Amino acid sequence: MSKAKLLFDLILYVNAKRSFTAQDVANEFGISVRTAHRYLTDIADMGVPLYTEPGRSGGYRVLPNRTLPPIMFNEEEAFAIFFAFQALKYYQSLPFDIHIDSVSRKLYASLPDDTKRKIDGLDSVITFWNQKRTVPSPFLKEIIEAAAAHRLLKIEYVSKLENTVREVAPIGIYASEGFWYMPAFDQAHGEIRLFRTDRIVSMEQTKQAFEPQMELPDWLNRSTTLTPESPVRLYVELTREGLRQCRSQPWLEPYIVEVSPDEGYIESVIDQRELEFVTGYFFQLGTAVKVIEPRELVDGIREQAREILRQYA
Amino acid sequence: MSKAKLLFDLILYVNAKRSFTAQDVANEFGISVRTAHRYLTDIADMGVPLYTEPGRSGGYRVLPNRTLPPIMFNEEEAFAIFFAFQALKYYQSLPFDIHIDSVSRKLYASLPDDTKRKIDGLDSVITFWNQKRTVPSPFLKEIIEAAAAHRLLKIEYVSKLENTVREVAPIGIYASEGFWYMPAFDQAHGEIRLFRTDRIVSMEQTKQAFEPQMELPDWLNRSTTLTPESPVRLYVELTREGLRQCRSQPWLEPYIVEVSPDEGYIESVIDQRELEFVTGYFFQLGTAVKVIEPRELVDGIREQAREILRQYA
DNA sequence: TAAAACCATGACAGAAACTGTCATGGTTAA
DNA sequence: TTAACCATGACAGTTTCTGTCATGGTTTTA
Repeated sequence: MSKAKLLFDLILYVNAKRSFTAQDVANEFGISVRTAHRYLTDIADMGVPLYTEPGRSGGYRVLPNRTLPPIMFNEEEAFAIFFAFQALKYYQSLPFDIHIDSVSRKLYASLPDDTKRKIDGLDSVITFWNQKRTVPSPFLKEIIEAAAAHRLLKIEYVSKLENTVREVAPIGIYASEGFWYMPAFDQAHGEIRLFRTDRIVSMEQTKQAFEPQMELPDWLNRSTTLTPESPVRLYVELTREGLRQCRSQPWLEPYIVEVSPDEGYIESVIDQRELEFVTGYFFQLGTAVKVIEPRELVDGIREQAREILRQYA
Repeated sequence: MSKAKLLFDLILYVNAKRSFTAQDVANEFGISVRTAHRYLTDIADMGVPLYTEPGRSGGYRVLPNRTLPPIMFNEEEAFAIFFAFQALKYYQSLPFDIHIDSVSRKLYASLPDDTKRKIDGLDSVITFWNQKRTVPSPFLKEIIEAAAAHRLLKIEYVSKLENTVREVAPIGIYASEGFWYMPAFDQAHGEIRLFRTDRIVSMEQTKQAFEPQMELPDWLNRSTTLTPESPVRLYVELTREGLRQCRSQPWLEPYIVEVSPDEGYIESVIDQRELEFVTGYFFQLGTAVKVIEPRELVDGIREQAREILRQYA
């Protein structure tokens, strides 16, 4: 085995063990203890954060920021990483912000000059637009850790009327429209509630563990798969503009039938409970669509139109 | 200089030159030609995509997917990368999707087992919520390239009334609410327009170059600070629901005045050109708001309401 | 057609780097 | 005090690396 390959493996070994002696390494790799020492100082020079504790029950230790063996990327892959970081640029708070910087620096330093220039040009050409929020969310990392380790959190939260202290079992966090949200099981209320993380005033990790009832993806999907109670047939005629508009609604898109580029219709089944929302949606599209069924929807739209005329009479 | 360091530098050299002979390398690094050959096969084995052309005026060449020298990341940095990729998960189309996969694979392969498990748990704990769009946008990469190279594009686009063919000078692309948008200078209309890339039916790169008038960040900032040509006073009364709704609109938010939790108003100045959009917005809010000024806006809303009643008469 | 300018590869001796063995000198915990 | 660690240096034997030389390709150009 070449020396390079061996050092490479040694990095992996070191990260896996976290704590070990030179003797361990010597045995594992079939080398002498002296050489084990030599190799270990080699990888320490390469950047693996090792330190040693002398004395009996001493040995080598790895600092918590463990190092991965060197990886070779190509230019396109570097682009992909910078590009992904772009997507995070507009968030005021991120759980990994410091490390995004350090990855960028390391990558950037290794690029040839012309590629650097290309990367520099990236944000003049592509952006992920997000509401630029000014409210910071300082607890993101703690929440992630607590959710992953299933630990209860004690938080002080700005509610509608007052600040409350609650014990919650966090399910996870998600970003939407520039805000961070934490769905969590509220112990006192006995149900899952949604918290905006920027409204958390203080946070404390407790030692208590909890039994996870749900994972984040489950929670996010939950509301979209409403079980139909009283189904209603939906039939809507679409003009060209109606087609264009409805196609950008994920919940309608699958049910659109295009008759010609200028004509189409929607045929689907919705639930009674969704009627209010659907009415609002088709109302707002005005004459770009014409609802045929259900009757209630047509009535709802007419009623809304009448209300407006009444208001501005 | 150690061999490792030298190979490292050689990778950089090779990427910078793209085409060179063993003799060049020997001179550059002060080694013999024979050793240059040996080193070059070494880095080729390491994954640098070299090939050679024999014969006079032959030499070593680098394939277009250029390789960066090996980089060492630590666990936190790997997390940051995976995390950034998470943010892109809900996009149906991305310009660099293939390379995101390959970066993930390379990184993942180098992780110790326990870290792998942590990464696997990441999406059960954190998500970037985005409308999950089903409409694909196949031309993203072409647009970026054209924008960066300042090349005119010929596109067929689904407009309100018909499909049109236009020659446009793309400024860039940006993502918002799960859609991709391309602001571009429309040659025929002589102004910058905004296109949704999923509405582009076909695209052709022309050989023609253009003089860039504006970069993407400029454009994104400019649209919010439209120079008022013919300013119009806007005054809208808000109910409790109106307050709630308007507050989540970043363009309205600064102008909302809350009189009581159940009452408020908007007082602002908008531009004549924005009237159509604003009319649509307040129309859709129905009786939650009451527009007082401008007159045109009120008339527009009433007209839309009448049209609806006429349609469903 | 020959010469020039490349790459590819093997052989080999001398140089350089690496390795294991010993030895010595620390520190810490039991 | 002893055991179990790390740290480092010296040294000889081993391995690897390097440069030189030689041979055999291919392609361009004069």
